[in-house]
Amino acid sequence: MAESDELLRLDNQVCFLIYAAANLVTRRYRPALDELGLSYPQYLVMLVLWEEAPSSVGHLGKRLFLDSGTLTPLLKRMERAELITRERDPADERRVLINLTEAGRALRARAHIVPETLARNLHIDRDDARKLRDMLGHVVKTLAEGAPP
Amino acid sequence: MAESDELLRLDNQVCFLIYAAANLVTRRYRPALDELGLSYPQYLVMLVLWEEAPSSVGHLGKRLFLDSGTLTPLLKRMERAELITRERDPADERRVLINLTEAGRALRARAHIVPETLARNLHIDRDDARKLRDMLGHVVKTLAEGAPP
DNA sequence: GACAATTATATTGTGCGCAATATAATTGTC
DNA sequence: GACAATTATATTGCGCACAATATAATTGTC
Repeated sequence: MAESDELLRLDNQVCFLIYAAANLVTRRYRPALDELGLSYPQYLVMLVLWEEAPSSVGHLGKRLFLDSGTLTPLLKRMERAELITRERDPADERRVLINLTEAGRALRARAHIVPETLARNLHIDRDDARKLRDMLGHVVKTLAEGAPP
Repeated sequence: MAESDELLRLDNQVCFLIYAAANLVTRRYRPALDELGLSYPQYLVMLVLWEEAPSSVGHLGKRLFLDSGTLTPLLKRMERAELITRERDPADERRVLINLTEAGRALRARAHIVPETLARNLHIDRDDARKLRDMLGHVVKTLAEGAPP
């Protein structure tokens, strides 16, 4: 019983730390992202698009674990900022393809400052960062795959 | 240059995994929390209050890494739900003391189902959970302490 | 004991995050 | 080729999260 109790406490602690870390990370990213005119979720969308453009809304959602309820208004704001374009896929009119504008592509050249400034703040060595990434990757995979019972 | 490009890859970013894990954890908690009539941040407030009531708004903010802009409306909703009370501290009228109602205290008896349902989903052994907790604790501490440059 | 500086909370406005629902296009089945 | 089921995105409504700002109480200093 002590064993299962400890596991429960651990889970609670881990989940709270994930929640707190997410808020704190977003706060830390803000100054650097402000200079690019991006929010943190918008920055994540740009990271996907710099790798894979065009992407459908659904593809962005799969990569970022977000649904259309979050992405649609976010993408419309990015469209108003002229970073991306949104157009229906002619081959499948249900889909909306997100593409980069010239300004959106150009932003990449200035984006390297973002991970750099944060890395300076995190004070974590490469080994620990890799371990943390792997453990979080496992947690994310588990949570994302697990079907709602 | 390859190194800077590497940093802009989504898959390499610990911060993205923290962000994704936080969203996924909140989603996982929701069904169990719905039965208690709580959101995840409200549940965190209750966890603090079950340990330390009354607590000032500022104390809750320090424990949860949130400010009054987030907490004030959240606490007002919890007050409307009759889980807590809010009253000015007579000894220092700037402070607002948050206390549990009878219903708020009683909710604790049903709250154990929350970490239990999540633990079944996380699939992580005790050693890894401890390691993850310690690494995240270090990240949170660093991010919370670091002064804005 | 005036009064400037500090501290604690509240307010405003913007942008997520998501459940629930709606709409339209496509696919599968007969 | 009708049409039910599925898929992709959009909409609505609510609750955070936070920067910027405001207000009121307290503390420190002279």
